[in-house]
Amino acid sequence: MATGGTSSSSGEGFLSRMALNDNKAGMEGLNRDKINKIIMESSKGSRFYENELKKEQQVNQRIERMMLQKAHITEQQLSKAQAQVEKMTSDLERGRDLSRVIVHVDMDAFYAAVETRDCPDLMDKPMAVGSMSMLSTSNYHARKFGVRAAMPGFIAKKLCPNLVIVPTNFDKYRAVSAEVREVFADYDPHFLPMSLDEAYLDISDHLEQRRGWPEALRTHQFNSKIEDHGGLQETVEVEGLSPVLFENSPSSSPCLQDAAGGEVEVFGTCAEEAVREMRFRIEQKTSLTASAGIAPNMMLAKVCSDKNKPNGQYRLPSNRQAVIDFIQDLPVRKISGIGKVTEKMLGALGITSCSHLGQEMALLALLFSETSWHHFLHISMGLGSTHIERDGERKSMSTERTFGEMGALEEQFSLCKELCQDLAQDLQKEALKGKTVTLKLKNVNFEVKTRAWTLPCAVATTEELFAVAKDLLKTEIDNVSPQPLRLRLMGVRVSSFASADDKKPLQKSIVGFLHKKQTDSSSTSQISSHKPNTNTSAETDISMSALTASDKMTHEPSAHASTSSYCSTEPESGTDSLTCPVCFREVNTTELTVFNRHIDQCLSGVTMGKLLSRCVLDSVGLRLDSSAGDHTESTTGLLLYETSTANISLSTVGLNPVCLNTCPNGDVSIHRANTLKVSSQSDPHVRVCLLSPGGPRPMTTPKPESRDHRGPALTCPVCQETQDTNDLTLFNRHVDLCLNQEVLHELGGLASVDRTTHTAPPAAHKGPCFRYVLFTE
DNA sequence: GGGGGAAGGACCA
DNA sequence: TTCCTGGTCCTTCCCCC
Repeated sequence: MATGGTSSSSGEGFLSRMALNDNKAGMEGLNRDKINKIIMESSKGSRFYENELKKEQQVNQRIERMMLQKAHITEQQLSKAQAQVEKMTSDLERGRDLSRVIVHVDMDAFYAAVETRDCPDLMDKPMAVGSMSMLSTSNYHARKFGVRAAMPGFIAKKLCPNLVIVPTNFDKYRAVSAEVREVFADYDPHFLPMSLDEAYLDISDHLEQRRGWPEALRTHQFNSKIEDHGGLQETVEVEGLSPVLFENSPSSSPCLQDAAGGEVEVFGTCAEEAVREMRFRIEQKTSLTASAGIAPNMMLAKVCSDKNKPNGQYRLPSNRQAVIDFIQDLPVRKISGIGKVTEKMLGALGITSCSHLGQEMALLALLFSETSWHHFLHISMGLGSTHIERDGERKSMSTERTFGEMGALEEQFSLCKELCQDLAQDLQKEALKGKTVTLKLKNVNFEVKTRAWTLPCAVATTEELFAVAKDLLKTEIDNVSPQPLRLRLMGVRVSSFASADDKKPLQKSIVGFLHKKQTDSSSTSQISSHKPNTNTSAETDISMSALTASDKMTHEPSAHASTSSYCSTEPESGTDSLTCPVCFREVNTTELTVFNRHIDQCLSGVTMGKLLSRCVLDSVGLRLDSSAGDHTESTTGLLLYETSTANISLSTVGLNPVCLNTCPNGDVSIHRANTLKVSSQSDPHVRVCLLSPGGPRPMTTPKPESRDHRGPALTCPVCQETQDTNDLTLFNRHVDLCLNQEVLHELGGLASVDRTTHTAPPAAHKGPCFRYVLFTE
């Protein structure tokens, strides 16, 4: 019985989920009781153990609920389910495909084998790769003691005091993996790598070609490799490159000698021979052995590769009866996808083998979800995927870190930012942007929490990620306040990747411009006074992009404000002014309250913060027009950006357009629903205004301070003409008139404008052309 | 009631 | 003294249309 199985002895303090999982090659016939005793004694009382106990209880409750449900199933329900199962079984049977030859190749104890190859002293010693906290893999000597992957090193040491623990060296494993993959590619150029040491191949096409190959193409040399010496290829003998790690070398057939006297091996044309050749070549190339399974589908190939591990292979013939026979007595736990919880749940129903699974399918159809019982049905029939899909799109990307207890806010925010930085780099490498940012936290009691936020548009930069992650972290900190958040792990994940269009190289973000005026930098800057900021606190490094409305509102430099309030930095003594990060003006005060009030005005309610914190402008490809002074309009709720070309997704921005104007020498067009294209061939001064939700509407309330830059009185933001009126109603009518009829029509009535009261048509356009696209809630 | 987001968990290497 | 990391998929709950 593997991994505790159906054990219900947790009442005696035995935690089955923590027991040895000996479902691994090289771990048969171990003294499980003795090993489990040591594992339990090492773990008992620890926070980890307590958490595992809790999880075990949850699984037990799930089983109880399931059994209760089972008790209420009627004969009628069962026979109905049976009919459904039978119908589906016959459908699946009709579609059974036995034509493909699928191979699953798995390197034997990969990391451990690489380390042993490079340090032969380890050969006869029990060894594992990893650390005292966690082991990645162990060699077969260590497995005899119950030491296996996913076991903490300190427990492994108790099981096997002589265990040698070697630290991981992923660069090395990646290099070896690349060599192995070169061999795979010769048999299936579209092979599917599952990890550094494992892959699926469809060798059907290779076998077809192979049948016509002359013997020379199926002949491979022993212990030699080709080296390129100045363009001349020469075969050299390599010392010590024999099957060093495991017995049962694939070279079981007699060796021959080639014309040059080197030992060679000739391989046949069938599937077994092709796979034996592949393993032979891997071994000659890397001195490492691999095991393989050959079967008509991926699910079976995976099981088969484990059958003769290490350094062996197994072929399941491609006929229905062979598959059914093979599946019959196979323990469910051997199937990839059935772990300790599913095994335990099935065990509670008396199901331990795949044949049981088939027999109880009607019951399973009533107790499990459709996805689950369909999966079970496929397994019980020996069905699996026959098509190796390589280019499956990535769904998410994340990074996380485990550390010693961390309770200090500063440290937590700083780590959060570091993670965002790392993730942003990774995203950039694959040119990915995602809409959902998830923060993962594990506290010192091993309780895991994930908190996600989905943005209206895809993000990728450190600032954008941190803006969200920081908020999520802050919320969690507030939730446990006044207790500190005692963490042992933090992670950041991005998912809901944008479509191919959005995956193009990132456009310059407007966020990057919302930094200190003096710095031209694209990196994060400190919000500071004019004089060099000597503040050493980590939180002053929080960029403007991380600012949210709630942060902005935090006027007091309190503990929380220090991590999020944008204005928390104390001005340096001797400084008599501070630079507003919104309008970039000097504010003649050192009073934070006054300074904050100024910023509030600039931010115009929640708008700016909301816009920025959600990073909605990134995909717009706009930059803040800070040079012309028009930014002061932000005090009225207008944000001005200068651009020559911009595609603006209205749904992304989350705002509705209320007004568009068409200038004589530019074009504002709609090319998809909710998407505007703003471009200008002749006029470099195209401007896009984003009017914040909730903010004052500039068309109706142009405030005096915002008029300074556009002349006296009320200036129409559409035609740029100064209107000879102070009456807002009249002014509004004028603006209405300027709205492009056709565009409004296309907008489908998003704006309700009364055009029946138009006064005169707008005057002919004069002066520099500033075109505006206005959005509002 | 269905779709979609959020949260949590199972499972894998 | 000490129990990882990075990924996918599934389930459940809840909200909204």
